[in-house]
Amino acid sequence: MVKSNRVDSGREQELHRAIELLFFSYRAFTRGPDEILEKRGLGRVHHRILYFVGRDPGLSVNQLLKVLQISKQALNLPLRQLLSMELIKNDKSKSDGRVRELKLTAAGRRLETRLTGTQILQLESVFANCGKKSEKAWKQVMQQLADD
Amino acid sequence: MVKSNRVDSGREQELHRAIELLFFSYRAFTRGPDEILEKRGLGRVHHRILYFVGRDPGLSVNQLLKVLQISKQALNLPLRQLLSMELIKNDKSKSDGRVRELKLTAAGRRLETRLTGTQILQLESVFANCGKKSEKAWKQVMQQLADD
DNA sequence: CAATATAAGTCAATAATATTGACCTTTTTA
DNA sequence: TAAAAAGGTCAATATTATTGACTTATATTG
Repeated sequence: MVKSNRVDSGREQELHRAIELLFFSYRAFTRGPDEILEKRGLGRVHHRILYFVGRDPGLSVNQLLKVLQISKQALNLPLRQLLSMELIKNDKSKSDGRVRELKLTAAGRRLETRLTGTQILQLESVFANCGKKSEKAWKQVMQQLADD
Repeated sequence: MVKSNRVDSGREQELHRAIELLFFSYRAFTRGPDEILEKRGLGRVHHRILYFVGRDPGLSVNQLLKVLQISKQALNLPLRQLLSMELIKNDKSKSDGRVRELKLTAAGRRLETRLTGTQILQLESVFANCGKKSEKAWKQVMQQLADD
């Protein structure tokens, strides 16, 4: 048996390193928001709702479900909490009365900005260090990964 | 108020895109293993245990806890399950009788290879498409993110 | 118009998971 | 020998997710 046949070849090692980078960087990336959320008794789902509603104001509950890929029942509680905390509002759509248009309230926008802000800072810092070219390459890789 | 003062400047947009890339790519990256695990009634924690034990055979329970950053009680059940399914063994260390050395069994190695294999394939494909330089840049960015 | 479909919201039962805190045994080290 | 460390477990509680059923309001279609 030769080197190239070993259990963990050089290339395997590099790919394992990539797997671990994804694991550890994702954890580091969610830590900031998680800590802020915890103080308010909220979780990661709440952040995701706030984030996507903030990015796409007026989106419907169904659209949100598709983005988050969770069940209606799994969305129900956290969404109701955000509504009752008045971080989100859900007004009837004028063009289709069945649809609710989800939007951030002023307080919701403030919280969302604070949560996502920690991630923006992380990315700004890393990209500033690595340069535009690396940023672009990183995005290409991530886009392909996301496309599956 | 000028362009550069708008709510979502060009740079903000680029950073938001990066945030979403992380979210969607991480989800795509865990989907493969998750599907295989589900059929056996296992979850992501089981994969993480199998992965890190596979990468570092003989590591102790405490070391595993540090890597995973979960509580002893949160590890207890999934680890016991893996032991009773004989996917992992925990033999007494010869140098320190208090310590258990965690290792994969043959069956454990087979499952771990299958789980992680889907991720290896994803990464191989993406890196092959993007080229060595992009791979290196991606790793630099991820390493800095992970370092926090 | 009547039948059907869609969007949203809710409830109940169940299951899975995590968390806190206490407690125990074995083994090592001071 | 006393204290500390590693591992393991239990119970109580809380949170979260999942399945499935059901309701209301509105829109669409035959």
